[in-house]
Amino acid sequence: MALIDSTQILGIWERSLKQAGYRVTRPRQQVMFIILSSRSPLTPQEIYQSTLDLADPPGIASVYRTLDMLADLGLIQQIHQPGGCHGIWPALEDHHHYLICKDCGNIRIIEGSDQMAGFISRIEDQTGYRVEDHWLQLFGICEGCVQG
Amino acid sequence: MALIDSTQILGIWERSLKQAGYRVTRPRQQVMFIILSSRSPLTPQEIYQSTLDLADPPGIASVYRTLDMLADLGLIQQIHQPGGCHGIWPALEDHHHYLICKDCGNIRIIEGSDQMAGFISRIEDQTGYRVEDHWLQLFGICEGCVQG
DNA sequence: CTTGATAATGATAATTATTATCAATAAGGA
DNA sequence: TCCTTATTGATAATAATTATCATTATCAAG
Repeated sequence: MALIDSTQILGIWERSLKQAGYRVTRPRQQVMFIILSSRSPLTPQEIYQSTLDLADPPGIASVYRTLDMLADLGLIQQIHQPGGCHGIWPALEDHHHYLICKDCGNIRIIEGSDQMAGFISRIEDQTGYRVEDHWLQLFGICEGCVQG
Repeated sequence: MALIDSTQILGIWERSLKQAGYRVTRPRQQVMFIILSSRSPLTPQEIYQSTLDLADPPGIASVYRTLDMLADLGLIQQIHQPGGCHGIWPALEDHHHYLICKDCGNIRIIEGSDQMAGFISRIEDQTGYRVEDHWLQLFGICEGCVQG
């Protein structure tokens, strides 16, 4: 069960931008910082609201532009819940297995790629599909919220 | 791997409405028909556009109202893809295991609840979460699109 | 440490999607 | 068939996202 080291990942992200020919600007740093500091997925509007606490916050357009860029680079992805779209979350090492608390929105990363592999190849045989990606999300109540 | 019998489900849905105290109206029937006739998930706007082919189509507001109602009744759910929200799809027998073609948008229902059960209870033990719902989506290319 | 080309920004207009309002209509039980 | 009232359509209001463009700031080169 992984925990995110925001500072370290921020550095990785900035290097990714440069490598792709993007400039590392203040608005982009601010948006990336907000996303990496959050314990739960955020919508674009929530991200914009959070930046307002910072000194010299970016414009709303730059928030959207930064999110587009990060998505193009594969550094973020959208997290969903059955009821609708939920928010933006860092894309960590190709992980697509999440455990999401319905109450506080907290996300944990879960392992299980090994069990999934056999399952997927069996599905491919049965259906003729070529499976390229998969996504497992468990929704529940975290220990803290159960007690709370 | 299930195939949907639109006509039969339309009847089930209409009975569900009555049972919940909703009236079965022409606009509602039109929206339900569009959803059940589609081979792939549709956005509210796409559903509205489709109704325009029908005689005496509903207003856009009624499309949204009908979708809200169907969601409340648990008869539809949203299907997502990594890149963003994707569309509306009938909620079939508590199935949340889908195989989605990235190319043509076609959806197939896959089995696997049994394998999932053991996996989930192990996660619960490890994390202290109480898991209430889960969601497995595989994304790939269907046999037809692979050849085409 | 400047300089300069230009990528990126902020402010705002335009577009798109969704929700609210309310008088008119139609569903369905009596 | 009638009557009650849930539902509708038209449209206004709101919210979210995207486009425009003059100005600014990044960063490679000197």
